[in-house]
Amino acid sequence: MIVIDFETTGLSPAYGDRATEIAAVRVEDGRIVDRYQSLMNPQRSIPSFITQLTGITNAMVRKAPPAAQVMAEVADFVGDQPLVAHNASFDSKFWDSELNRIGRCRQQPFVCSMLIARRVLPQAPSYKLGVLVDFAGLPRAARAHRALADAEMAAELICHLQRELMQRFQLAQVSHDLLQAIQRRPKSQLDACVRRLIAAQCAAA
DNA sequence: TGCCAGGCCCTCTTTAGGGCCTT
Repeated sequence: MIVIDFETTGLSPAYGDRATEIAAVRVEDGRIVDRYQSLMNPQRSIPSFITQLTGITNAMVRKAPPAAQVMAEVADFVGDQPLVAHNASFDSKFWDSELNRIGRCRQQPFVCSMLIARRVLPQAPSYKLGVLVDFAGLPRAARAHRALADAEMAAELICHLQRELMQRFQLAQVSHDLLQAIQRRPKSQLDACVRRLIAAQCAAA
């Protein structure tokens, strides 16, 4: 699976916001095995408070490759692998919007590491990416709010959540399909839901 | 330049409201 993270000019592509940076990390067997990262030219200005948050300036993206070129490259890097993002409702909007601009569309589903964390780590003090990484004792990336650092932290988090589920339910692996199936189930039904899904998979095998 | 969203989830709820999370 591939974990992605966007930096953008704002919160909503429907209101004209564009991506300024994307990172994608490939995860296999619980570890990061490959990375893609690039700034991109959004063809609009970045608000100052976004620059304060991310460190990405108008001068940086002015020199960056066009969004169309970057999105074509990252879409090829991702291929048909299933996707993960932290608060995926945000990244999926920009992924779909930027892909549509180059005449491509997403085929695969997203899993949201925030929704999974809410179910697997109900005792966490908050579900911000950095807080969850600290709470789980995972390595903290050097520069938060840059795409590659955040994608790597989200990748470490989803691997941790998979390990937690493997341990809790004595599983050899936790697939993207299983994560997708449980991410919107009520917390109170998590145990019963996972056991039912595992039984169904065993019966089908 | 600064504004813009929207789905999830809890509760003093369900004929609703508001905080969280992403940039």
